[in-house]
Amino acid sequence: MPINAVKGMPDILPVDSAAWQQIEQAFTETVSRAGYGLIRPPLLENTELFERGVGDSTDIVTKEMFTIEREHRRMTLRPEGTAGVVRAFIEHGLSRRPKPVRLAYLGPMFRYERPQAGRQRQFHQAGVELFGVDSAAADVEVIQLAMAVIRAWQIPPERCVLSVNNVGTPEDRNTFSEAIRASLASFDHKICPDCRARLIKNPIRVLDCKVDSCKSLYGELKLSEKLAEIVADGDSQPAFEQTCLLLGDLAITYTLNSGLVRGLDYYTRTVFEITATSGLGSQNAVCGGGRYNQLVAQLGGPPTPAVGFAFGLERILSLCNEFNREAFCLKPAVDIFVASDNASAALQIAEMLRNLGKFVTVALESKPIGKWLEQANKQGATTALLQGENERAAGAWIIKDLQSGHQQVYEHSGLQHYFSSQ
RNA sequence: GCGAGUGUCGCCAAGAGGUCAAGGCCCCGGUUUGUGGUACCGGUAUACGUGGGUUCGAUUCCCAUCACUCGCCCCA
Repeated sequence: MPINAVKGMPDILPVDSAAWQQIEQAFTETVSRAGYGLIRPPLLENTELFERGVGDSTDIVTKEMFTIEREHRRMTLRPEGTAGVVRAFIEHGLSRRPKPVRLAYLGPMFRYERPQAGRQRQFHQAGVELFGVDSAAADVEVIQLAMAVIRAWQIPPERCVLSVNNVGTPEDRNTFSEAIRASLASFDHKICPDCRARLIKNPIRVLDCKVDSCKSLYGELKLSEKLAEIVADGDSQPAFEQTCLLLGDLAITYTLNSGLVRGLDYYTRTVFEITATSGLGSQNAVCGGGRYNQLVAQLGGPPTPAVGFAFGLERILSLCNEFNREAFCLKPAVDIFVASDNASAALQIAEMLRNLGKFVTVALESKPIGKWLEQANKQGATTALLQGENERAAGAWIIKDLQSGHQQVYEHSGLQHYFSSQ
């Protein structure tokens, strides 16, 4: 019985890993240029971190976590990156570093969902978090950076749209929550069970409901307009308006979407989302982010404003594949193919050439020269370095250019000089 | 959790209720035993997801099951 991969946990094979490397490298280069340092938190955290950080009424926490239990400790494979970064920020005293503290991360996340196009149980995110500054400029730096990353991936700008919204202060949200409870009090029987639960734990999330009957009811009751009104009168509005102004100054186009409520509880004020205009089906959100001014304090750190985003890399990869396939062509992985009946000579030469920075593979079996060349060709080598019986007796090697077919015989002692000038 | 679709060699892919289940790619060998890429010839493989049922006979029909894919939901 063969053993298969766990559902939703795909292998990334060598043919795809070049593209992955480029995507990851473009990300880290872009964010590094903006002063973000890479942090690599563990994949496993105490479950409580996500319950408190992401929010224990969110779908992520209530039904999507991979949790294991050992010696009465519950630990969970990270379903997102922010909570772990914030935990590390607090734990290592990064809050005492000069502000702002800029961090970036990259790696696999785990959510127990039903796999489909653009959604796996193990997937990869790349994101940044900016700590310690509450200004609109900080919001905009992060959004600007997200757009720069998209450019670095060479995704055409018209392929993506940016939506922003103000979800208000915690006080706004409390006011709104009470308003929702009041408006829906008499509709208890008309709303879906999920919404009934939301009403108790986190009423603002009813705006996220996709059930038609709920949507139309909330539409009639003008719930999202109500949120917008409360927020517009609240303390966060001036800064949010400033954020919009700055986006305008930078010629970053966006749409205001008052229905944009992120699925994680920690957001305050500015939230944003970048969606692909086509090509990804229903899983079209490629980036989500926003401000979370309460989270650090909520996880036991000193009150610290923060803002960040995360990209879903599988979705980015499929956009890049669609529009920029050549950019991800695997360059020939092999420069030089070394073959000799004398294995130790071949292995030594290969080592020498690798030390010169060449990509080198070795023939591991004695074969006729024609077979070696065939093998070299199949591996995509550009040069073959061969030593058959004759050359071996003479202490020489054949250097053959596999494109032109030209070849020359070189003394063993001349090889290093020859290849170091290539 | 709910709905739909698909399951034939490593990959792609024909097929039909009944002799050996096409073909292509890949891989291996040969023509060319020390010179590759093209061409031609040949070869390898426990391939009809699994379990039942109908039938003289099923890979083909039916049922169930599993896996994968897609959609809902949710999110990146």
